Amino acid sequence: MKEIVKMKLEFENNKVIMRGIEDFDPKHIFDCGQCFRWNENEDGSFTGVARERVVRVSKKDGAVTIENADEKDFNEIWMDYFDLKTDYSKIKEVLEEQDVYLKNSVEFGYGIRILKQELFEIMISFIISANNRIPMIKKAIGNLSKEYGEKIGDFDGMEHYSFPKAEVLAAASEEDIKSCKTGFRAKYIKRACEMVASKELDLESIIEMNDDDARKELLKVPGIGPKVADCIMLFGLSRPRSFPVDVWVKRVMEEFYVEEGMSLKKIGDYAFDKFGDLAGYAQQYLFYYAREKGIGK
DNA sequence: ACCCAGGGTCGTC
DNA sequence: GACGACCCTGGG
Repeated sequence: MKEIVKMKLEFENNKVIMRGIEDFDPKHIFDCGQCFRWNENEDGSFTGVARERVVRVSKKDGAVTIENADEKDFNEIWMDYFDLKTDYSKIKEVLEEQDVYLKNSVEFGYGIRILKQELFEIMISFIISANNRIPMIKKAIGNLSKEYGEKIGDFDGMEHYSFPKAEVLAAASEEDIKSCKTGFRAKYIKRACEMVASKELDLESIIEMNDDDARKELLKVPGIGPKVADCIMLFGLSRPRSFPVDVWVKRVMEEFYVEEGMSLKKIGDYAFDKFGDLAGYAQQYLFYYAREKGIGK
């Protein structure tokens, strides 16, 4: 599935323009539940922070524009972050052949790409996601970043902050972390940060592990259960075989594929059998479809 | 005003 | 395995 996508690139005025890129739609990418630091502007563009940078991404007449990015940043950061070396047309082609449900989901979220996000940030973000709502999750992550991250700069009329380092967050008190609106998860966050800072949990080595070992290691962290671990695998470790089963995926799977009441683990196993190496991509298309359409509510 | 659910996990039984 | 609790907040 690895293949440089065909597109025309233009660099001008601290701006990158990608022409002829079909499998890229900002709304699909940023609303499919994989990230929490991108916000939609009134004109439909998205502003977000990633890898110590703040940029605005928009699409018009088939051309995607990344503002506040030069050629160097594009090559060193955004090419990888937006997973531009993966051919999503091929992935979608295979998935669409599965059945009519996946065909509809892929057609609906045709511009989805799975971002390559920073492992530690994803880990903390999805600990916060447990029994929480997406707007609240975004708020909490924004609070933590403003309080404990570093100022990146002013853009779009506001200040932007990077996601905090583990050592900095580990040094904060549970109460202070809680006051960032993280609720009962504050103690998990603090403990997770301590584990990362002390290398009791060695993220560098987890990156090198196979899927089973990496997942097992993540599950040692308080606040990380099966679902959160799978999200970290998919979004923070680029393991496309992971299939996180959350409330939305459960609903859409029950609607299309399995009997009601099946355990989350069995739903995950079913999906892996059915979608195999593309399970993670299938999860994203199904999640986006289910949530936008309100399936099963 | 009250109730409920939200990208689940944990502790207990 | 099955249940209930859990910070907090927006929406019914």
